[in-house]
Amino acid sequence: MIDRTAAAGDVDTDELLALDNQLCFALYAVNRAVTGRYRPLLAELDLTYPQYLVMLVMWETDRRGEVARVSSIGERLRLDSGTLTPLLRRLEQRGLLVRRRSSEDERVVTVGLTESGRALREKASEVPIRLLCELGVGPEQGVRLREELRQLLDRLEGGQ
Amino acid sequence: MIDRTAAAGDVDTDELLALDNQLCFALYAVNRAVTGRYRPLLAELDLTYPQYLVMLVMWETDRRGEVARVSSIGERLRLDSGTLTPLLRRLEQRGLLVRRRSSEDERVVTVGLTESGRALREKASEVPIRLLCELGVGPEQGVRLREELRQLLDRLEGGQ
DNA sequence: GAAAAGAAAATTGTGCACAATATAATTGTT
DNA sequence: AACAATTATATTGTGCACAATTTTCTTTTC
Repeated sequence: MIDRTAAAGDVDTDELLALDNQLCFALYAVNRAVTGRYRPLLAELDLTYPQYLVMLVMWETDRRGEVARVSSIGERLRLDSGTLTPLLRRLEQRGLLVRRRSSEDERVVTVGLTESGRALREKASEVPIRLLCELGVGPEQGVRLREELRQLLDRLEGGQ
Repeated sequence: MIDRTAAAGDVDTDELLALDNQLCFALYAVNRAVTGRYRPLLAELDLTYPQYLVMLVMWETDRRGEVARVSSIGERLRLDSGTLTPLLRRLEQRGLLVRRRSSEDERVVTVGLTESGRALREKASEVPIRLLCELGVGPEQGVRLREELRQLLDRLEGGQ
């Protein structure tokens, strides 16, 4: 075993740049591992993970009797039109939703569920439970982790 | 205010599919927010976030006197050749590293740092500190969050 | 030692992400 | 009313991610 602490003058740099010490790599790797777990479940619905998130927003909006627009979906998911426009187009082609340019303000495009889109909610309702089982995260730990992440997100988005 | 708890028979489904309750959305959103914070810092090095991670692996490997190959980088970062091949090609074009097909086993491609690639480590050494400041995460909280994520990652990857 | 099995990269194709720009419509100002 | 500023979406281009396939080489088995 080599004593590397005495070897060079930049132990700090070694430590700081070590992959295993990076909070952000952990975040990056876990995120991909989790969406990887979603993939087979969502494949049964013929959805990708970002498409699933858009459908979650659409189901919520629909049940509140509100009207979604591209921008409101984007605000919710923190995605811009460059991501959403082609994604929504694919969901429309699949018959899950309809896009229509508003007549009051021709700049806005409203997005509404079709019956087929509403119906998909039934099948989707199993996904969260099945996934939590897969993750092997207990309810307490899950809520705690989620709250820590949400705090971090607030801090990141609240200017600062 | 409408009392929705009494309205329908599927309060559970509403709750389960609520975006705000999704641990995984928090993970997804935080991950993108964090890499967004990295972006301006890494732009000074002319690196993207995945490229930065590859360079972290390369710096570690180089200092250990080991030889990296595409597969070893992929194992470390959990990325496959479809992602790494073009990424490594770009880093090679930028003169940070060199790819060479091994003569012993012609299937493997070894990856080595150039002097320019080694030199970049100096500039990169500031990135982690600057980022932690940006995140506003205290050392204790940072370590705790990282450990929770790492535990989750282990569970996700350890079969189960 | 030939055929089969397996391993390592590369290639191809699809779908995000996001920056930068374009287009078009609305609002505000003078 | 004309013009500037702003807003909402779309488009384009680059770079990941990952599944599926292909190519090339090595190892195993018979």
